[in-house]
Parts: sequence; C-alpha cells; structure tokens
Amino acid sequence: MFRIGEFAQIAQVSGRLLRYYEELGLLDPVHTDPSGYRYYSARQLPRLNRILALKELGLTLEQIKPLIDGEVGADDMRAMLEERRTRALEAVRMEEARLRQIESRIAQLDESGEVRGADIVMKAIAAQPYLAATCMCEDIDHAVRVVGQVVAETSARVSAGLRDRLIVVSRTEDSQDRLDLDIGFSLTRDVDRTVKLSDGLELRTLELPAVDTMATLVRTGPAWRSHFAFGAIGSWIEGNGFELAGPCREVFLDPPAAGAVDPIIEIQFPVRRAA
Amino acid sequence: MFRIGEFAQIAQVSGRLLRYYEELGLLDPVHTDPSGYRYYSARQLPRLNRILALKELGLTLEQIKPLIDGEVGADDMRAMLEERRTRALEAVRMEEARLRQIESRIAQLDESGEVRGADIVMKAIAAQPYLAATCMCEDIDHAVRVVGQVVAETSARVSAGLRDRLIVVSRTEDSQDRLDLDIGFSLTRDVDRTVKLSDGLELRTLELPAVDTMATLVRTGPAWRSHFAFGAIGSWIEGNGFELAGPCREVFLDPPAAGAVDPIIEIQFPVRRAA
DNA sequence: TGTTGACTTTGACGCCCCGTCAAAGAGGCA
DNA sequence: TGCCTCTTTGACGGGGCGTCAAAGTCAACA
Repeated sequence: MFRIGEFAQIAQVSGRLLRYYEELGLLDPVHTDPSGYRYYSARQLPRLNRILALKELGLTLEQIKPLIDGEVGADDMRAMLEERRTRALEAVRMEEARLRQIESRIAQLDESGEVRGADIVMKAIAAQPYLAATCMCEDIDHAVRVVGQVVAETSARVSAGLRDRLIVVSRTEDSQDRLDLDIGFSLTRDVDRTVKLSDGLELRTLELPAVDTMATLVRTGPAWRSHFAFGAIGSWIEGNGFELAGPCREVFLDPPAAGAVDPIIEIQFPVRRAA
Repeated sequence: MFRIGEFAQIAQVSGRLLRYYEELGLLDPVHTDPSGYRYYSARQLPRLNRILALKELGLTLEQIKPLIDGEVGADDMRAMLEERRTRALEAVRMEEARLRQIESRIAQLDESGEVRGADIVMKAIAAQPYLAATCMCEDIDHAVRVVGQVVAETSARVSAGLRDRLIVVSRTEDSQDRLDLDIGFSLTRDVDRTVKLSDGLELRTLELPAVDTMATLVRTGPAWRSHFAFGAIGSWIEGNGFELAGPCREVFLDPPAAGAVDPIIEIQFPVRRAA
C-alpha cells in the first residue's frame, strides 16, 4: 500500500492525475482513510497502465472507461480502433502537410529574405450556379476589355437579384498564347437562361463545380500585376506537395461595377496532393 | 463593405471567429456603427488570410499577433519557424508512433481475438544507485533461490534506510542457456560499500543508468510465467517499430520480504527506434 | 406602417486533460 | 513540542473557438 505520492512516482504520473481519474471513476484507490488520505496497491498498476496505454492510442478518457471495465466486446473494440486509425492517419497527413508548409516558408526566407505567398489559404468551395460568356482572348488587354463589356451589359440587361459576384474562369494552359476564359457572374439562385450581348458574346448558365481543396490568394492592383500572384501561388503549390487539378478562377470581391479603382481579386487554384 | 455574415462567408470562417479575433486585436472591422454592427472590407481579406495561413503552420494566435503587425524582423521570424519545425517534426513522429500502435493492436485482435500486451507503457527512468550481487544462474529455479538468499541476507546485514526496491537486471542473450544476472536493491542514497554474503556472493554498489525510452509491463504470478510476459513485450516492441537497447530489468514492487505471496513485478526493456 | 424573418449584438458556458496555486489538515522525525 | 513534508479539497486557467440565450437591427413585403 502506497500513498498517492509514492504510487504516482512508481507509475510516473502526477498525483493530480490520480485524483482526476478517481473523480472520473477510472481508478479508485484501494482504500481511503478517515482523514481522506488515499492508499493505492501495486496491483492497481496494470489497470492504470492500461488506461495510459489506451490514452496513448488517442482515445478519450470517456471512451476508455467502458473499455477497462470490460463492458465492451471485441467487435466494438475493433470498431473504435478502426475509427481511431482513420483519425490517426488523417492526423499524420495533416502534420506532414504542416511540416512541408513550414519548411517551404523557411526556404523562402533563405532564398529571398522575405516571404512570398504569405497569405495563401486552402478552402473548400461549394458548387455554384454561374452565368457566363465563353471567350478566347488574344491577350490580357483584350480580356480586360471583354470583362468590362460583360460587366456593363449584364448589369443593364439582367434583372437584379440573381447577380452575385464577378468570376473569371481560365482554362488556359501554360503552352497556349491565347486565353480561354469564361467571364460572368455567380448566381444566388439557380436560373436557366441565355442572354445575348453585343460582339457575338452570349451568357449561358453553367455550374461551377465544387472543389474540396482550393488554394486561394487575395490580391489587389492592376491586371498586369496578376502575373506575380500567379507565380507565387504556383511555387507555393509546388513547394507544398500539391499539383494543379483544374482551371483556375478569379473572383472579384470588390464593387465589380466601378472598373477603375483597384479591384480586390481572389485567385483560386483547384489542387490535389501530388502523386 | 460587408456585414459580418457575408464577410465570414467569403472568407470561409465563422462570425464567432471574427469577433474573437477582434477581441484579441488581430483584426478590427473597418467600421462599427452606433448599433454595434461590424462592417468589414474586402481589403481586410489579405490580413485575415495571413492570420489563417500562420495558424495553419501551428503558431498560436499570441505568436501571430506581432508577426502580422510587422513588429518582427526576419531573424526572429526564422527562429520561430525553426522552432515550429522542430515541434512539427516531433508531432509527425508521435502521430506515426500512435498509428503503429493502433495498427499493432488491430492486428492482435485479428489474429488472436484478444489483446495481449494491453498494458505496456513507455516511460523515462532516471539513473539510480544500486547495491547488487552478480551471479550466473543455471536456470530459473536457481535464480529464484539466489534472489531469496539475497533478500534474506541483505535485509539482515544492511542497515535500514538505504534499501529501496528489489531489482534484477538480466544481461542474458537469447542464445545463452545460463542467466547472467545482477540481483540487488536500488538505494535511496548514494552509498559506496561492499557486503559479503554466503556462497561467495558479494554485494557491490553499481549505478543503473538512466533510460529515456523504457517499455514497461507490470505482471504478477509465479516466476515461470514470466515467460509469457516477456513474449508479449517482445512482440510489442517489434510491432511498434522499436528494438532492444540494453539489458532488461525486473522491479519487485510488492513486499520483497515475503517471497511466497504473488509478487508484483514491473518488467522494463530499454528500447530505441528501430533503424 | 406594421410585421415578419433573417441577421447581429453581448455574455456566458463548454470542451479536454489535467497543471498549478492556495489554504488547511495529517503524518512522521527530532 | 515544533518542524517539515505530504496530502486534502477547491478553484482557476488554457487554446480557440462552438453553441446557446436573450435582446436588439435591418430590409423587404403586405
């Protein structure tokens, strides 16, 4: 029979923990004397160790309680372990991703003295209805002009209420010299209609698919500077063990009406873990 | 200018989080009207995203605060990142170990329907002074007799106060058929003396070295059953990616005086990560 | 102009597993 | 008897918000 201090020392735990486990009904002392002193026996060590071992597996004390009381069959035990395994695998991957991100940033500090892509964030984006015109543009300036045209004509022609935010989707490959774009607005309601604009442009309803892992970066400034943002996000994707998984999007978050003042644009790249 | 709900939706965070960050001084709304409504601008997204990105790296909000306010130079930033990298690496290894343990237990359930080695726990053991006799024993029975002899003669001959707990250290290799043992007591004080016992045995002061990673298992029952416990701990070590790193110990936790009643023994194996 | 109904406010509690501190009592040694 | 160590109960804290409650605001529609 040991008092709590000695027992704690043998088991390499704190007295506080033993009291807490008693409170939870996980491990009662074999005897408590009238003054309140707790007494433990060496024969309780296997039970305590079983608790600690299960805790190591990542189970909560709540989950451990029925397990050590033998109130659970092998099947339930298996199910719990399988579930824990899934979570643990997930945790390993998350920690590895975290590690890659940290190392990527250290590398950036080392080579440039500053951190680019400091504000790249991964999100999940839900599917959304989309009313857009498809257009092959010669160059950036051409694209900017078409965007202005679409904004102006759409706000005039399309009834209010279903317009939400201006989005440009770019299916452009690096190798191409022309830009393959969709230019239009995401919708708040699911509407099916077609709108003809001037210069042969035509708005059609499409659906922007959901993307679970979307690398996003918010930038501002004139259009020709978007080049830098794309570069940053590209090296971030590479440095963090991802690869491109679809066409990128540019979401205009600020007043899309006034084309003059610096727009705020969120660039979105669908990505997946590189093989 | 967005109200909190819309801004939260754009940034894919909760309103609660935005209020919390304001409370911490991480991100103030651009404007708060007399009724208390908060208003945010799209231009605050980069700042919010920077916070979120740093949080992804595992920094605490406390640490992030000076970083986004630009009150920290590149050197301090580097130091923080290096420190985080160390921690992240550690976390990866811990999660991997956890995963191995879980999988090892699932495998045990699959092949035997029960979990052996359920109560194996890793501890760090500090160095401790040790007063012991070295003895080559023919077999287990011989060892048990010598242990009884050492216990009886030591408790009679050695002054009280420096005796603590009976420990048997076994340097025996699997291939050998004789047991190479140290049998003696750990000491509470550092004493240097030699004690002669009968049958040519001699107690000398040694030091049990500290072990950082010690796999331990508490068992009870007669000596010949220790075989099973050793088997369990052996397969645990293998199944969890460790390997043996030194002589094992048996620590008698119960009254070492009475040799008859089932002793409670903690078996300790020094281990290291397998290469 | 009133009435919804959706949104927002502050405030508080909860979570998970204890570490840590405080004040007061108990046990053991000189 | 005095003193020192150990133990008791009780409470707070922490990290990063989620969640609920009660009350106030806003915009749209009848």
